[in-house]
Amino acid sequence: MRVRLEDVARAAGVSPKTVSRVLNDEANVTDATRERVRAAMEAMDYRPHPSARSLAGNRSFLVAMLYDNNDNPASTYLAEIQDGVLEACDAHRYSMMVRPLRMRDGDFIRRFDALISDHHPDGVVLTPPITDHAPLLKRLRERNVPYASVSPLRHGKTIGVAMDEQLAARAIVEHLLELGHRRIAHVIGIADHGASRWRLAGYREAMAAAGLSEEPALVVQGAFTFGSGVEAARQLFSLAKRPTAVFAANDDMATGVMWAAGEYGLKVPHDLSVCGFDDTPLSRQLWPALTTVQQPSREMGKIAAEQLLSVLRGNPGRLVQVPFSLQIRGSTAIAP
Amino acid sequence: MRVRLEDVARAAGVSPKTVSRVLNDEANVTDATRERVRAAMEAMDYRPHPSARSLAGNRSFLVAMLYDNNDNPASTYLAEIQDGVLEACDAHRYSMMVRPLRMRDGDFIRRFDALISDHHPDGVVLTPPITDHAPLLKRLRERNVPYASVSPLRHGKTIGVAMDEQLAARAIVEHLLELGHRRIAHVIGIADHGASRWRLAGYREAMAAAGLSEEPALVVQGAFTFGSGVEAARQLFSLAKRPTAVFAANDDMATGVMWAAGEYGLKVPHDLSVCGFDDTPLSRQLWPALTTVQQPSREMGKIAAEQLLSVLRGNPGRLVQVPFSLQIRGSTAIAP
DNA sequence: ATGAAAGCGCTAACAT
DNA sequence: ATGTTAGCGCTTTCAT
Repeated sequence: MRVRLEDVARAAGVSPKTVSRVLNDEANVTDATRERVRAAMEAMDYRPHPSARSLAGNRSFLVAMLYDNNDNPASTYLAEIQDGVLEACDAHRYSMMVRPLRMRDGDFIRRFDALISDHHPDGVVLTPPITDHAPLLKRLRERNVPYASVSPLRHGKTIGVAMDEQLAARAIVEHLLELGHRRIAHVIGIADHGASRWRLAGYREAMAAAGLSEEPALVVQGAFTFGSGVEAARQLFSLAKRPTAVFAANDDMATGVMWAAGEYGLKVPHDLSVCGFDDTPLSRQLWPALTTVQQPSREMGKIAAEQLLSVLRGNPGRLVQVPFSLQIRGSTAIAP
Repeated sequence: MRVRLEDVARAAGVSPKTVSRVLNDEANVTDATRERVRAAMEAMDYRPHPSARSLAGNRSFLVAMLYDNNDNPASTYLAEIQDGVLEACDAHRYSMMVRPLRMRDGDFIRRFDALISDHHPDGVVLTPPITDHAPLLKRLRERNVPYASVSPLRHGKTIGVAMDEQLAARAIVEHLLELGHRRIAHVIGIADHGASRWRLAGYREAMAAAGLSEEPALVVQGAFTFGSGVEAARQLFSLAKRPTAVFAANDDMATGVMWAAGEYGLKVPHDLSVCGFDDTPLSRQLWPALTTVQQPSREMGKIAAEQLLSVLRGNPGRLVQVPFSLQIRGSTAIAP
């Protein structure tokens, strides 16, 4: 049958409480005893019963990852974040549950409350755009649920992980400028997402620094999808004075731009340079491959979870900055 | 503080056991009592403590969804399955955990064992291609863990959900035949996946039924990715006698084929008809939109989970067949 | 540094 | 049809 803590205690010749101390890395156990208990656990392949631990200790060893399955960024991005969070949770013997929530639904907060009441997660990982939902953040604080965010908009006391997206956007636009482009267009993502704001700001910053005044017709609204990239590009290509380069706020839209370029007989990169953001698998599979910004999504998920787990252990947590890296590939070239 | 079962019992004027009976939909409670208890639960916003239930009842109310994050189909497909499974679990007040496992790793089975020992899920949902991993299926049976599969290869006594992919593939090829195409190529998915086999078989069946003998050069290997679709298409377009239509085993590869068509100056659908399989969001965003087979992934995830939950309740489970539907769109037209 | 006793919130087994 | 009792496997006091 199941090996219990009591069995380990008997085998190691100590009391159950001592085994419990070892299990939870608590103080007041001599190294010798600790070692003996560890050996017994190992030998018997002891697995603590999560429900028993949770019931007695009043903690669930459970982390919930919240995402928006309605208004969300590309599913591949979320899948990578999820994998990273899972990796960190596994390493610390926490389990993870995923919760799709629709921010736009009226019962958003109620459904969140139900999640907490029903499952008692010890903490929560927030992914964009949920990271910036003010009522939710308020509720989390009210209910005293620790949380960590991936790419939150407000970098106050929030813990989690972030990348300097504005700087990255600026860098990629500077790359286009160095190639001699002057008429550089930008396709914006969903309006109120932090990602959209930062990338637009970086674009503006680079253009201004180069002494170029913003041309409103070159900045068009998209929605992070391939289709919206196609639409946006059609608008741009219908202009009397076309852009020679397009910086789309993510790879899916950039792919749409490249697609539309084909429709208009524009050769990428000869007639038009295109770049994106995210470095999705797709970006490498395109021909020409897409110049983009690498965002280490999986790593970011892992870091966010680690910061949360640190807080759960009573240690401090912080907002970790991760570096970006430009992936210069075939879709960008000297301006025509 | 927390409302406990005992509190509800007191409020309703019954014993704890009776409340427990109501909570678990057990017999031997009069309708009147049941109603009174229900009302008390509602009034007090009672939430049973999952760990206490699990510890005392020796069941976890937990379902684990296994997927391969290495060799997997498109992440959007998995995300949809996941959403469906989650929906069903929620409805039955089960929680769900996700487990990425790498089938190709040596410790695959060991990691599965750890999952069971550490978390005690009441059941497991298998997604392709894990559905067909013989050693895993064996282990599941040995450990007596109920499971349901999404699109399993062997339809023995397996419960879960399936779609007649071979028939669907045949139907879509017949659609091409009706348009007058004779030189129809097929791009195969990852070799040992059930999906690849069925779709290839359907292609062959349709071609044979039309009296066309198979031309080996028209059947090329892909790997379910956009890039592999591009590669495969380049092979096909380099042929002395090009195909006039291509049926790719999924939408990502079909998109790659359309992309490659652009490189070769082939206009879709005028010069070349292209169709895929899955009806991913992408397929509708392309221009022309992709003719494809709609596979109700979210629904399939939900059904698989429901069958599993049915078994967990002690009821029979079965392999539910879901219908496919052809989505005829702009990428297919009369043969040139 | 270690242990004994009590109990977390629920359900199983056995009454009645 | 309903109630009583005794745990489930662990952690929390509080001793020593």
